[in-house]
Amino acid sequence: MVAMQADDPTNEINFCQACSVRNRAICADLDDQEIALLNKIGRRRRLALGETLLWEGDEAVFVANVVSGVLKLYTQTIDGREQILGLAYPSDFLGRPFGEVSPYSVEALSESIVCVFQRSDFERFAEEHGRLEHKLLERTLGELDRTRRWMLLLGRMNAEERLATLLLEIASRTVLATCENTSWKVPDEFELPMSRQQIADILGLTIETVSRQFTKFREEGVIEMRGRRDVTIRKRDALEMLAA
Amino acid sequence: MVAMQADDPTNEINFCQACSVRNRAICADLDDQEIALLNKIGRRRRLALGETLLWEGDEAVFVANVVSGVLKLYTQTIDGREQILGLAYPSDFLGRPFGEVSPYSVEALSESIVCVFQRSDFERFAEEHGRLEHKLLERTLGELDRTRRWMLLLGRMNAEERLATLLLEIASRTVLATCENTSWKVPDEFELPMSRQQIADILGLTIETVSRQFTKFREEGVIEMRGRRDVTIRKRDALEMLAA
DNA sequence: CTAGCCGTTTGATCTGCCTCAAAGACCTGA
DNA sequence: TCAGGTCTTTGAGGCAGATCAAACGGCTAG
Repeated sequence: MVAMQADDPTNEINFCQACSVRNRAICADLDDQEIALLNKIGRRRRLALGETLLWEGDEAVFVANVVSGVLKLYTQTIDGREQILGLAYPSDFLGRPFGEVSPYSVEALSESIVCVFQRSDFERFAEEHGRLEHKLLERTLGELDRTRRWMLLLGRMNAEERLATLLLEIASRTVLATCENTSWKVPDEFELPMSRQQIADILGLTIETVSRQFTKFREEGVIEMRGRRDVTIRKRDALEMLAA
Repeated sequence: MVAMQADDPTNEINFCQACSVRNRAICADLDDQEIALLNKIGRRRRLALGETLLWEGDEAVFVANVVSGVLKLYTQTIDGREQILGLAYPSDFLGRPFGEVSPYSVEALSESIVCVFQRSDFERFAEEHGRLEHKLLERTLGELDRTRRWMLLLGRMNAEERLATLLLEIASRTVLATCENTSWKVPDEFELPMSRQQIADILGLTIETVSRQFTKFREEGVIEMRGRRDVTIRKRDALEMLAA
């Protein structure tokens, strides 16, 4: 996907220096010396589609940065109902520092590369390097805002509004994950990184309801689809009206 | 409520020293000198029931710690549907540091006392005092966990499960807010700090559905009520079964 | 090319919660 | 004590989305 990952990226000696999310992840503010230290305690790991990185309830042994790919954070009820809590894109942070158990499971929605740290190593490093901790704080605050916005969706929106919101969210997240510089605009064409069932689990709906909403948006000319996952937004206004 | 607040608490000269949440709020790890500094940039403010502290979308000019009372964080759709995003109890932190606008509104559910800081003052202090920032990070991570758990409720639980979860949550939060030491157990008797409509706005339901669930729990002997807000849990097992 | 599988779409029916309506309970002030 | 307001409960009916069921379409292996 990215040139510098052409060879096996998990075997790079000093992978931080050439990291594609170097300027956007929580390590962004670190100087070369700090990066070198961080490089020593971390390692890269490649995840296959569907592979699980963290299990809900397990001891929280490590944390990670997403380098490439998309992952889902999710939780389940005893009887198997699933709710996706969020998506993690490149530069996003995963795991629960300063906590005993992982409050959610993490599974790769596509082949992904993550940069993994032992939680204890990471915590020690963070406490010694205020800038990293500060970045992590900012990121966590942002994630909390995003999560709370999702509560309005789950608590008060109907199916149509929910799907409209998700499509816009994925469009904007996709570009942020793809482009390094800031001279982009949100694209109207993108690929859904998940199945219909997973979309249902994000939106708190059933797969049938999600499918019907897609059909409705297609019939109304709001979106256009080539295949099951390639979406083109044709009437952004209409979606924004619904999502508001 | 607490002895040291008998006089007007907003006029104390050095209120931090005698603060009832001194050991639980994010200021817990600060030494006397740091507390004295913090004391200078903060001030106490009393909020009447129903009074608004922060408005969603407004410039985020200040942050605060809750000293006493209960407040709600909420957001609304354009057409007025409301979703409560969380409750803030004594020692909880409010506001959006390192952000431009407040992502939610905050309103007092009871008469409350908060400890308010100009956001810029607070941020400067935080950046100079890593321990405060660390405490804030831990608290934010905890709040994110709590919020995500609520997503499972909003996305996948039915009305009965939602109310059971809320009752247990309020019971456990009430005690944490009330007692200073750790020699407590979660009480089965407590007062709801909000109206039926507000419960509906927390649970993503209508007031009628909430009322019917209360009636059902009462008829089943799961809870007992004296008046509209005094709840006694009679069959904790049953509630825990539903909430799981 | 074909069979079989899996994810998706479509259809029919059901139901939990919402909506609308009205009665009842509690609270406050006169 | 009573009047009037507000909040809550109860009832009746409707509907959005769930559930159950079957057909469809794209992909892969043989």
